Amino acid sequence: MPSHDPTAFPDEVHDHQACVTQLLDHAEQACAHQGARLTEQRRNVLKIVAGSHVPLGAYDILERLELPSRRKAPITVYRALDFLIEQGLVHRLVSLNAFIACFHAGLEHATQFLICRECRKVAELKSERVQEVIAQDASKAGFQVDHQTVEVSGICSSCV
Amino acid sequence: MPSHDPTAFPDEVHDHQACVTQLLDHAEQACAHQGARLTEQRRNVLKIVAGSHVPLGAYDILERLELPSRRKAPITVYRALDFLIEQGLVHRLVSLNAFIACFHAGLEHATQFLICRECRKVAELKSERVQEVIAQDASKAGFQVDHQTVEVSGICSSCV
DNA sequence: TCTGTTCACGTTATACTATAACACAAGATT
DNA sequence: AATCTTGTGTTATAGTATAACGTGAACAGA
Repeated sequence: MPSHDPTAFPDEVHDHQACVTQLLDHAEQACAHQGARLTEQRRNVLKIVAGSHVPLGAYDILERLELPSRRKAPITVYRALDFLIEQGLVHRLVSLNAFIACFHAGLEHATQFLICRECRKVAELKSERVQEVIAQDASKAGFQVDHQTVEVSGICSSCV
Repeated sequence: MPSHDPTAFPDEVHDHQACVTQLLDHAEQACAHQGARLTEQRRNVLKIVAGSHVPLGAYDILERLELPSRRKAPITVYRALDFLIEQGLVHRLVSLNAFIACFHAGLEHATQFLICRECRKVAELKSERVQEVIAQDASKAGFQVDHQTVEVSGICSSCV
């Protein structure tokens, strides 16, 4: 997995292509291990999402998916995204209607997203403490937590 | 403000009409106090949103806004919602693309939403602890929090 | 009171996000 | 090979949200 600290925002300069390659390799293995088929199309979508430092909308992905000719239908992208999300390789940001690759796939983790309003980059804050406190306080209200959506906007250290 | 415990899910039986009336009264005063104009249209949208125990989409609100004749344009609803959200009278749930009235408007509060996947009702968990833990852990990652979106789905005490 | 400005709303059009339904082909299973 | 499941293409449509422009009402200051 990538060499930069995964909880922090990526360095201005780092070999992102290497990150992408690593991620793709990991995805390949993880899918093989799970008996899931990482097809050409799915791989391409993952590559596009992983290649971007900022979350991409489905139609952004669609645009990058091919030469200006031969435009595919949006559902193609959504289908690939569904698969990738199921495999834990991509996350959906509901507050942005956008998608971002997960650079810590495989490690089961609580996830909260930190979204910089300046540079638009997103980091994953994998705080078990946040997850637990939410579950605890919800529980006090008699609520059993199934899934947490935590998306925090603000300003990252590079943009202060 | 309403008589039921605001952090819990509403009772099966409670005089919701009274809640709505109280909310409307409060809104009236709060807007007057702020020099904000709670027009007929905005009041109607608020009444509709407040009258529902489950979050409503903008187009749901639009449908209820008037007699089957004379359909207004969606932007009418969105404009009213923008105003109401700005006044803290309504919240938007990004994970549902839907809107819900705030029954504790006026009290400045951290808000996390508990969304029951069974009955679809939503409660506000006003946990300062959650807010603080998120801010703290984000801060450790060098991130200054501006706004938190916390939407938790699961099952409420009535639906267990 | 007049006048200029801001604000709320109507109207039309359009952008953006996501899924349904059905056909066919590729791969896996027997 | 026959069958079954899964992935993809294709077309159409549903669902969510905003842009742009015009009009009239409300308000502020001269």
